[in-house]
Amino acid sequence: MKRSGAQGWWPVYSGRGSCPEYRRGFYGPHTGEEIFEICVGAILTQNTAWTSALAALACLNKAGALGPGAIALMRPARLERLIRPSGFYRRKAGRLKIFSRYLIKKHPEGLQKWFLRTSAGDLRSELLTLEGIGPETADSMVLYAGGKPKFVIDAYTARIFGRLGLVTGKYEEIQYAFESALPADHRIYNEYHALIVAHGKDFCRKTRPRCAGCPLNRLCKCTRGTYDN
DNA sequence: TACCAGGTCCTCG
DNA sequence: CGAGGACATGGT
Repeated sequence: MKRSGAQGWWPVYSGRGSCPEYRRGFYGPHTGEEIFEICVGAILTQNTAWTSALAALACLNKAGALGPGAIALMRPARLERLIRPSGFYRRKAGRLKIFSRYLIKKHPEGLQKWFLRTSAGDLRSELLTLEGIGPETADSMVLYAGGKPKFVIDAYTARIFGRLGLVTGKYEEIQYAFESALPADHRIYNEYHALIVAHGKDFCRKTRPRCAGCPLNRLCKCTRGTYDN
């Protein structure tokens, strides 16, 4: 996958950034505003194409609603309308409100201080207590927003490594396999996961994967032309 | 036209 | 627990 190069994942509107730039090669530390935006993006992109989540993020930004106070106070109908392009908008609006209210109530010192002084494992556990934040969303927040070493497992990861015949199991089992095999460095986890996503989109697609052009073809259990058409 | 997208929660057997 | 369904818009 060397051809893919550095990915430096997670674009940001707020804070020091002003455009949805990918800012390749920047791994934090992030400002409080950036952390909040990344957390919101993590919720908006649940089972949704990133471009759709980005459209919703742009609407929030344009409305000046990219902060916990604004989201916590906003009328549900208005919040739903703003994030509509991301899909599942009623659910996600509720989740954004829960997250924002929790921040204000439980961490008035601010996201940045909270994330900075909390370990990856403790942060994950606390985030998981919130309704609407599951393992992948929590880990995305920990890794991308907090810059802490938690390996994110998503549909691409499970599919690619399952087909390769290298890793199977439930979320935490797959995660453990990666975290045991790699240095506990958030920059490495960031790049590795970004490469997995790129590979999943380009080759290891859910249906009709492009096995013929896949660089991992020879290593893969399910190649043999099985998925080629 | 169908199918899918970097999930999560709820219900049922 | 594990499978199955609901949630919803936008892109190919």
